[in-house]
Amino acid sequence: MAVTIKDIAREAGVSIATVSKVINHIPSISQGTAIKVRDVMERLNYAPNSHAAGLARKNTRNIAFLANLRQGEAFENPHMFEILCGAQNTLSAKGYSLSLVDVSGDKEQGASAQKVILQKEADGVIIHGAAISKPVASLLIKRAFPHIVIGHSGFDTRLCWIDSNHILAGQLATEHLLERGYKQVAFLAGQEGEDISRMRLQGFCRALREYGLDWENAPIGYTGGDYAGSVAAAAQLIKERKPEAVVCASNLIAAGVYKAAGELEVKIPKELAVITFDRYPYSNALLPVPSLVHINVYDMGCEAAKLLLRMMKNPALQVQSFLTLPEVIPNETT
Amino acid sequence: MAVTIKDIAREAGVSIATVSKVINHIPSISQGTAIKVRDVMERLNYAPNSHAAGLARKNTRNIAFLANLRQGEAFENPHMFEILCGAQNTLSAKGYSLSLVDVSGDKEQGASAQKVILQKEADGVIIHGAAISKPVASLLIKRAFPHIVIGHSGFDTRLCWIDSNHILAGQLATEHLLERGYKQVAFLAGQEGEDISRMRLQGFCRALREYGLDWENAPIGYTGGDYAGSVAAAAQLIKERKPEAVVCASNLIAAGVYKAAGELEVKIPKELAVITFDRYPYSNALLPVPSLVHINVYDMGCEAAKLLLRMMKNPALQVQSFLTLPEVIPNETT
DNA sequence: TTGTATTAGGATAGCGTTTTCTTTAAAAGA
DNA sequence: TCTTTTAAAGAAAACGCTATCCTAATACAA
Repeated sequence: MAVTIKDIAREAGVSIATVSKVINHIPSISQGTAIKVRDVMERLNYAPNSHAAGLARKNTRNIAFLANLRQGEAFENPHMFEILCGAQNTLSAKGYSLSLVDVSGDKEQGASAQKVILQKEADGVIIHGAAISKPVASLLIKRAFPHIVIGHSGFDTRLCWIDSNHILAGQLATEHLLERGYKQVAFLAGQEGEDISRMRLQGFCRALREYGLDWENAPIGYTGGDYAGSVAAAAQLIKERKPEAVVCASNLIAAGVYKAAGELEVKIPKELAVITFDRYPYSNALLPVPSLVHINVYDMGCEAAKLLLRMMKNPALQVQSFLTLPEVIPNETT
Repeated sequence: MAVTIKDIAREAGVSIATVSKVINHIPSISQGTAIKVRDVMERLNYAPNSHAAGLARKNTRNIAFLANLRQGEAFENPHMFEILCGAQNTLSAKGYSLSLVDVSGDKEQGASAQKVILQKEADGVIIHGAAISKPVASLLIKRAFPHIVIGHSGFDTRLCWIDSNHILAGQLATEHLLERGYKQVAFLAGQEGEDISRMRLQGFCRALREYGLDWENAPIGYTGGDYAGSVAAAAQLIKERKPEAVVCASNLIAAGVYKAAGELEVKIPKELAVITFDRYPYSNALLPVPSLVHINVYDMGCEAAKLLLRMMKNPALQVQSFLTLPEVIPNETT
């Protein structure tokens, strides 16, 4: 049998109420008793039972992270884990635990998500944007359940979300090139219509416009999303438009540019400057090391957790959303 | 106020004991009442409070995943997330939840880990091999606390662990090349002394020996661990030993081989066959797609969870360990 | 002295389940 | 018909904690 609050109380010669107060740092306990009780707790290796506490307190001090974790999907979003880690660290520092729940089994109903919310398994949820569904969204709003969506899904304007500023990131990447004097700057996007690419492209155009360049006829290519497509699109772009510099919408695309440039004997960065986004997963398998606009997704996880905690504390704060700032990291290719 | 078992009981016109029995699928409940109760539960959107249940039941139906999640460390082991996902899926299918706890803040004491165990926050733990410390190891053993270590840490022989068979993987990779008639087969390892590289190399030697080849003078290179080092080591190996095929201890190393081969105008796979390990993170940024020995780490997470659950059910099963089997996936480079 | 704050600590009623033990009712046997 | 057996459902005691309300005891003011 594990040691309980009663054992501590008996051993320390106080009531369980007093022990509880010591545990929870409630004033109206004298220094002396506090120390005495803490001593006994330490000696008996006591740790309060979180279920009993949760039951009595009516909250869980637990946050659920909802995402699609099915095999294969995990690495399609290599940032998810970093976000998760950031959230975990922030939460545990505040005394919260983080549990991971997979919603990829949910049909439109969002059964797992609903369970977490209804069953009060968590005081709040962090949901990956791709994992949210309409019924879950409405449940969150209807119950005013503390939540934060990672990556603005645009599902419902009343949802709270956090995202990195992809438009600004695109703009910064482009400005970085323009500042260095590159004139003919190209953009290589992933699949047409894909959200992040589109936003980065938007930033690209904005930067060109601000520099008074002809953004409407700027060289823009679409790769289709995979590596082979990136190589092909890059080759075509280089041959047809002869850019001095290229903004790659992802570092898989950058890898494609490297490959194509190698085949066409275009030297990076002498004949072609390259800038890309995100450090992971490919950028450190490229030489020369590409310059990039880094989005600190770990921090994003931290911010998400902080925001969630803040909203939980003060439910008056209604819709809270947040855009994290990207940062330019110049390396060897610009 | 959330709906509780009492509400269900009242609404269904039965006692709370009956409702509880329905929830827990305990026999001695007639079909009729079961359906009636289930109906009410559905209608009122009832979900049992997990804390109350945990308190009464004296277990948590929760498993903790302990690992180093501090910023930066997360991506040094890109497989961790996949393992986590595998474990999560298996566990949730069995009615368990998974919570994530970071132990990187722990000094030698292993405070966070101890807390999880003592506080009974989890019925069992999955620990990443790199995250275990001596006091935690002894605590697990002393309390006979259900656990499984991912990646054999060799910390204490009484620990239960799961790992993939790296030696066999190295052997399979090499045999794959030898079967295809390549004679002069090289091995490119990461840092000297690094565990996984070493085991894969061991398998490499074993395969050569079995084929009656001179494994003692086989061409072996060490990259030092980073990309630039891989490129350099690969170039040296190619120039000095002129291998027909090379086993790369990781796919970062494979990326280096591609780069070096490109610079030396050695065609892959015509003049140099390549095989590597693991699909992630780099292999799909390489063209031609490298053949590889795949270690399904997602499955490893699943197996870890299954093993843990089995041990929890039957504590008689003492030390249980497990090696997962790697699998050869031939692609375009062999 | 008496009365009133103030402070430290205790008693105890929940919190929402599970589970054991009883009770009840219906079915079976005599 | 009256017992005995069996199946189904209920009563109530935990589970370990929190939090509210109380009670002493001490300090202070009048």
